[in-house]
Amino acid sequence: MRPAGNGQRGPVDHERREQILGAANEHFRHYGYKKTTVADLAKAIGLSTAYIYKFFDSKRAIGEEICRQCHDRVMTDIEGVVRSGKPASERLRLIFLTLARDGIDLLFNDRKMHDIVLAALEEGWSTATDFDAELLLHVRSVIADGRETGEFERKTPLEEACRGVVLALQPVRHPVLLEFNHNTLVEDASLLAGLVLRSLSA
Amino acid sequence: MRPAGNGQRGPVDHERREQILGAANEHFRHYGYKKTTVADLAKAIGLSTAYIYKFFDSKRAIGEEICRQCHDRVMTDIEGVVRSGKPASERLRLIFLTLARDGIDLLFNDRKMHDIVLAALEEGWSTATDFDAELLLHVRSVIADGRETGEFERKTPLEEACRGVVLALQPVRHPVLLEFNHNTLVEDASLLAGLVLRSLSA
DNA sequence: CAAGTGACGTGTTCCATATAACGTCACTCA
DNA sequence: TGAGTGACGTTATATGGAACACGTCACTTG
Repeated sequence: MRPAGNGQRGPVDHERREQILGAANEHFRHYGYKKTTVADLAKAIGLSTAYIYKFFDSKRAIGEEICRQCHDRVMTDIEGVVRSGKPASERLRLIFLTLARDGIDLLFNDRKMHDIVLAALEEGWSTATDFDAELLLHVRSVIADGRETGEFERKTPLEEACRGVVLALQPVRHPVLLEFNHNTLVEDASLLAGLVLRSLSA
Repeated sequence: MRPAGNGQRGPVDHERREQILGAANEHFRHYGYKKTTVADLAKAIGLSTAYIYKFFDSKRAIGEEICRQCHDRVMTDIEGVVRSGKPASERLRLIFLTLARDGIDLLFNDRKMHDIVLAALEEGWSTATDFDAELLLHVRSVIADGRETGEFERKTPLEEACRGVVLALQPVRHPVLLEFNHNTLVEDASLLAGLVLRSLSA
């Protein structure tokens, strides 16, 4: 079966994995997820198609990994905001703006990458729900902070407030809506942030 | 050219138009917009394809009319809420819930009709933006009422508040998001309404 | 002249089939 | 023995030609 039991499929040889992911990153970025074949990736690193499957269960598994990297990049930005030490309201506003900007960035500067995010949504990859969960965590921590410092009101149940905020983020986040709204997206993000902050303020 | 100058294409004979629209309504509902042909409509009323074009410029024009009727039905519900004489906050909450429910209704009870709404969005029919504009009007009137009665705060510029609320409505309104979220839609609408009301409250 | 149509050019959509991609397995060979 | 592959069955996608839909126009008929 699988050459080794190190959690991932594949041998201890962690390097090959990275090689494959590197090739995937380039190819997905240039040609999009659907249009690059596993054979393309194999050729890029000078090995056979079959060998790829020693390291990944499927093309989709490669896609998920790359998708996760995409999400991680955005999430890193969000974490930077969360940890910035600014007032909670400011951090929350920045979360809105950051998501909007990163969304636009992904959509325009990396248009081909964008289609992997869509695939993830359409085919229900776990990366999408993972991202949601992580985002909710960050939002909750900022709101909780704000409540502790007295910046935010404390009457509304915390969970309810958090879920509301995450919902309100949707128009700024969802790739499909981005396509329709990108021209006013940052403005929209700012408006929504204003509304959300008013709803939270003590 | 056109047989008469009564604003619409077509003769004074207003009846034929209604006949065509009636057939369109049925066919679009049963088979969807894309799958019904102009010939189908013609056959349904026992006339020739060519004759349809005496009354409508195009198939799309028929679609837009039907789409407008769909939107009108929803808008009537909204108007009912707006005129209900209830407190502004209650009316605003009901707007959220009504849109959610009507959206679900259109999506599930009238699945085939739903595809005309999508076509409208994708192809940029005016009906979609008309609906948005009208919705904004209603939201503004409710918010203005609430400000007059002292229910809502008055610091935030009215336009900003309105646009924020309409944006926050998006997750409940947009057909594409409905597909993803329908299972929790009414709940989501309620959460968002709560958030919005907190943001507006005096 | 007003109501209504057949036939046609042009652009789409289907559909069958050829081609290619996915993923597996038994295998090689240093 | 473990890095690496060729060949293959199955599923998905590309392709191109036939059928069909849209919309126009000259035309018939009462």
